[in-house]
Order: sequence, then structure tokens, then C-alpha cells
Amino acid sequence: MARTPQTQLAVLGALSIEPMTGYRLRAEIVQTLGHFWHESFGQVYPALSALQAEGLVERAEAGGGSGTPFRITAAGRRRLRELLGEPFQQPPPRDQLLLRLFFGDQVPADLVRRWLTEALTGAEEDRARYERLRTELEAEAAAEAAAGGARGARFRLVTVLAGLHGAQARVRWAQEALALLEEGGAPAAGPAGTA
Amino acid sequence: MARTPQTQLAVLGALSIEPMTGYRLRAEIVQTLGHFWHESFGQVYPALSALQAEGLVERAEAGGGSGTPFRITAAGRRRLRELLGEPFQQPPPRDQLLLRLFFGDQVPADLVRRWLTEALTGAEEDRARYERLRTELEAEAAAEAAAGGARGARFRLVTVLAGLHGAQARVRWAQEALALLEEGGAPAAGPAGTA
DNA sequence: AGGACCATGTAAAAAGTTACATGATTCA
DNA sequence: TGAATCATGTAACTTTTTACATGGTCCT
Repeated sequence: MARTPQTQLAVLGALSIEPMTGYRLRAEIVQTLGHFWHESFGQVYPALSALQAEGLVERAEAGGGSGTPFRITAAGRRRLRELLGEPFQQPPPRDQLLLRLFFGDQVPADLVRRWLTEALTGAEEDRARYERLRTELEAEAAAEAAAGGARGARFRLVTVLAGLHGAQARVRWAQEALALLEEGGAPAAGPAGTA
Repeated sequence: MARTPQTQLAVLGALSIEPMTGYRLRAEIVQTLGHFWHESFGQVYPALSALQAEGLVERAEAGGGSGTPFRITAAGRRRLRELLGEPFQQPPPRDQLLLRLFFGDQVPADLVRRWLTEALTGAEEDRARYERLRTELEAEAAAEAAAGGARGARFRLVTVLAGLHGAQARVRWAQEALALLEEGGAPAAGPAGTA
């Protein structure tokens, strides 16, 4: 059984760029799609078997030593386009941090402050990473445009921009939230912080 | 079996504010936490049974006709605080839209444009809704501060601000992405659009 | 020879959704 | 009386994670 159209989509999409072993496929998904997607081995291997059974991918006997890569077939490319054309919906949200903050009046003020400062730090790191990625991808996209060949970098850039805007929003929000709770909240307890 | 600490947390948290039937509990979660949380009946009822078996909630024989509400016990409040104190992690992301956009060079330009305009419209609607909620909650929070009593509105405001910043970021991103793909992209195909 | 990493898979458990079945209450 | 909504629950299914088992390759 194909695990799910979603996993199929991710796997076929990745293989449409380059043939890969299951192991590397998963590594690429983690590294390259990691900002917005995730798959575990427990999904990738069964998905590959199912896709192979349907003739959408095939093993490409590699001379090289390690593992046999999978290659997408013509039918697989058709299926990929088909999947991309189907309507989709975002799953219902489940934000652990916001759930806890909602009940923030039930916990010590220090804990809430910690949640928010950690969120702020994380968001700032994300923002910096996305900035770097953006610079790289803008150069790549410009090169592609000049060469008139592949178009992929533009779309990868769009996904990175989503991450960047999101990270910026989280930074602003965390700062605003900290200020809001400070103002009129209980004063910081004890000499524990570094700030 | 308690479905999960997460569902437990949401259920105990909601009951810490007010006793409710399972049905209304779920409705409140959808309406009030809906921006960042979700539970289905299939989780709420088993979770309530499990919590009752552990003595964390109890049924409060209501004189009124419909259903018997659940009420949180003292042990339940302790457990809630305990759960709120435990470390947590955000689950790995799975963004259907970004996954599809990443492979955007494999689909017609019109489809990509549609994805982005729909995302833009949705984000604008979200933004307007969050703006309204913010106005309401700012008033509530001010009233609470003046009265010196409950503190809940400030935390609810913080969660709404998260939604607002996120929606604003999605609006900016979608606009930027549309502009980016227009510039140098294939011209719009056919006289189908309204723009 | 040994450690790190590449590679392939399976099995069990957890988490969550969806659909179904059933009945009470309220309101027009 | 009939429809809408409130209410409670179960069962089957889907999806996903986690942990385990196993062996190859490459580098030192």
C-alpha cells in the first residue's frame, strides 16, 4: 500500500530531480525539504516498494558499491504531475507553544518568559539561516535565468522566502509578547538571568 | 488510555476555565483554540474517560436537561500544572503548499499562480479576523488590568498576536512570491483570469 | 581491526481521523 | 411532528513514529 499520496508526492518529486537510494532520499528530504517537510525511514522504504510495484519507480542497477538507487519512470512522472494537480488542504494546526501560552496564567511568570525567550532565540537562528539560503538561491536563480535553462531555483527560493517571512514574524511576535507580559506583569524573579 | 499528553493538556486546560460536557468541550476547542489547536470527538471522549479513571476530572451532576458536564478536580489542576511544566517540542513540519511549490517547475504556471493567489486570499482573511480579535482582547485585557483580577485575557491576546503576525507574514510572502514568478516567468495563459 | 556512516527493511506502538450508531432536547 | 442541534460513545482505518535487526563500505 502506498503510504499516502503525500509521501508518494515527496518521494516522486525528489526522484524527479535525481535517482537516489532510499537512504539518500530520506537524507535529501531532511536536508533540502527540511524547512517544511519530513519523512522517516518507516515511511520511505514502504513507499518506495509500493511505487515500484505500481511501476512508478524502478531500481537502476548501479555499478558502484553502495545500494541500488531508485529512478522515476515515465509513468511516475505522469503520476507526479497528476498528484501535483490534485486539490489539497492544510491539516489542522497543533501548536504546542501556543497551547501552553493560552493557559499561561496557570504557570509561574518565569516559565512563560522562558518559553518566549527560547522561541525568540530559535526564530532568530532560523531567520539567519534563511537569509543565507536566500542569498545563495538568488544567485542560483539569476544564473538560471541568464542561462535560460532549468527553472528550479526560483521555486526553491519561494519556499525559502516562506521560511524567512515566517521566522521574521516569529521574532517580532516573541518580542512583542515579552514586552506585553513585562508591562504590568510580575517583575522578574531573582538574579538568575543574564539579561 | 489517555490518548496523549497533548490531548490531556488541552482537555484539562479547557476544563480549568469552566466545567463542560464533552460535546461542548470539543466545540470550545474548535472555536477558541481553533487558530492553533484541534481535537476530534474520537479523541475527546476517550481522553475524558481516561482522565476520569485517574481522578483528574469528575462528572458534575447537572440539574439541567442536557448531558452531564465534566469538572476538573484538585488533582487534575495539579496534573495540568505538571504538564505545563514539562518540556515540549514542536512536531516536524509538513506544509502541503510548500511541498508543491518546491516542485513548481513541473506544473503549469497558471496552477502555481492559483496556489499563491488562494494562499494570499486566505491569509488576508485570517489577518482581518485576527485584527478583530486583537481589538476585542486588548479591551478585555485592559479591563482585567484595571480590575486587578484574572489575568487570562493577556495570554489569549498573545496567542492571537501570534496568529496575526503569521497571517501578515503569509500575506507579504504570497505577494512577493507572485511578483517573483511574474518577473521573467511565462506570461499569463489565456483570458481566464479576472486580474 | 574498528568506527562511522550508508543501506534496507520490519514490527510494534502511538496518534489521530472518519464514519457510524444512538438517543435526548429544543424550537418552530 | 419534525428538524436541528446537543450529546455520548465505538470501531475501523490511516498515518506516522520509534525501535530494532542486519549487513555492507570506506577510512584510518
